[in-house]
Amino acid sequence: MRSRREERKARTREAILESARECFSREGPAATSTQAVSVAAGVSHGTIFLHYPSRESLIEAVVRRFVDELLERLGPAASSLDDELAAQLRHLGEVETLYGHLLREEFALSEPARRALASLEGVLTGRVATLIEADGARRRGLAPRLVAASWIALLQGILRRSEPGAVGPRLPLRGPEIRQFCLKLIEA
Amino acid sequence: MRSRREERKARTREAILESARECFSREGPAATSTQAVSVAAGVSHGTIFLHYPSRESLIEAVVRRFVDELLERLGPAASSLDDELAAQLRHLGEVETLYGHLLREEFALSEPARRALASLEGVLTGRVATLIEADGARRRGLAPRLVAASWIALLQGILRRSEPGAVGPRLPLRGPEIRQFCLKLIEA
DNA sequence: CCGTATACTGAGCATACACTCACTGAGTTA
DNA sequence: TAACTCAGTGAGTGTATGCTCAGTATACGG
Repeated sequence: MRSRREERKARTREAILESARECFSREGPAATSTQAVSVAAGVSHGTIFLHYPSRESLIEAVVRRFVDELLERLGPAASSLDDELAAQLRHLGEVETLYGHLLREEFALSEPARRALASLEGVLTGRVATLIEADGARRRGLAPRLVAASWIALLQGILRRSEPGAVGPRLPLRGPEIRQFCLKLIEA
Repeated sequence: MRSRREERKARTREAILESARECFSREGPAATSTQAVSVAAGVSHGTIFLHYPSRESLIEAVVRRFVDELLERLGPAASSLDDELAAQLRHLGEVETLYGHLLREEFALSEPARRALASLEGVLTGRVATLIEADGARRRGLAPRLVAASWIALLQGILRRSEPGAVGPRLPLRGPEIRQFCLKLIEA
């Protein structure tokens, strides 16, 4: 059974994680101090380190949850390429600001956090490549993995440029265009 | 006429700039302290700030020179798409480590430095798009700018992953593959 | 109701760096 | 050659920030 203490502790831990996610969405991990997270979470600065041994580990926890939740929301691969691309666009569009920050600041992340992001990228690329193979793009002599890589590269490029303040092209706006482009690529 | 003092001053300034470029190639601007640059240049720490008002301005100077030199070495646009892609691969391959760091750490650069990199990207993309248009990719209904964007995105993706220590795919290795891929994209 | 365990506090410490400035000595000028 | 100029020096300063720890208040157990 869960004591009142344990419950409060769990709530605190969750508040820190959630506040960190919000801060990272707004400013990016690199520009977010542990101090700022503690204020946002309504706890003292020291409490952060009671739950997470270091700033780095907190960032890793946020990234891991981000990746896990995104993969869960995506569910199993779609059965057609069109549906899969649409699904990826929809779900990535929903986490545009945070994912954009993570992509831009990737080099400043710890190795585990980078690996988590890489695994996400791998899943997205793999799904697209598999569906392209099924659709038979080979007929045109295009390597499925390269077509898939183009898709991901274009997608990440848009996200990377989508800074909160900037007026650049956002995923919801540009999405349909690159989806059609990708579909045309594999047309015989 | 140039006095001995002016000459020495110019040489010092140049040594700092060149040493900074080397440090940035090895470790990236973000991981390079002004202290490290001064040691590499064989001058005292304070001398850096005698020639560059701030660390940021030194980084900007390196980036500006990097872009200017690269554009100069590239010369005018090639007459065929194939030649242009090959030229871009060759010249970017020569500056792979520095350009890789700059792409990865772009978000940590100042606005002027980012603009300089954006202008380089714009030139590369523009050239490819123009040549694709000339080759008539429109027949397949592919927007030239998107094909060009795919090219640049794939290229930058490889460079971004090419960390000095890592065993990842390098431009000289992967280059021919994506060049053929790009050419196949615009085949009718 | 009292002693103990522990989640939490927040002032303070350690470190890393960009940047400064009083001083030095080589180069220039009269 | 003497006075002056200025590139260069490097110890020192200010600041930001991750992290610590002695102390506090609250929940728990007997």
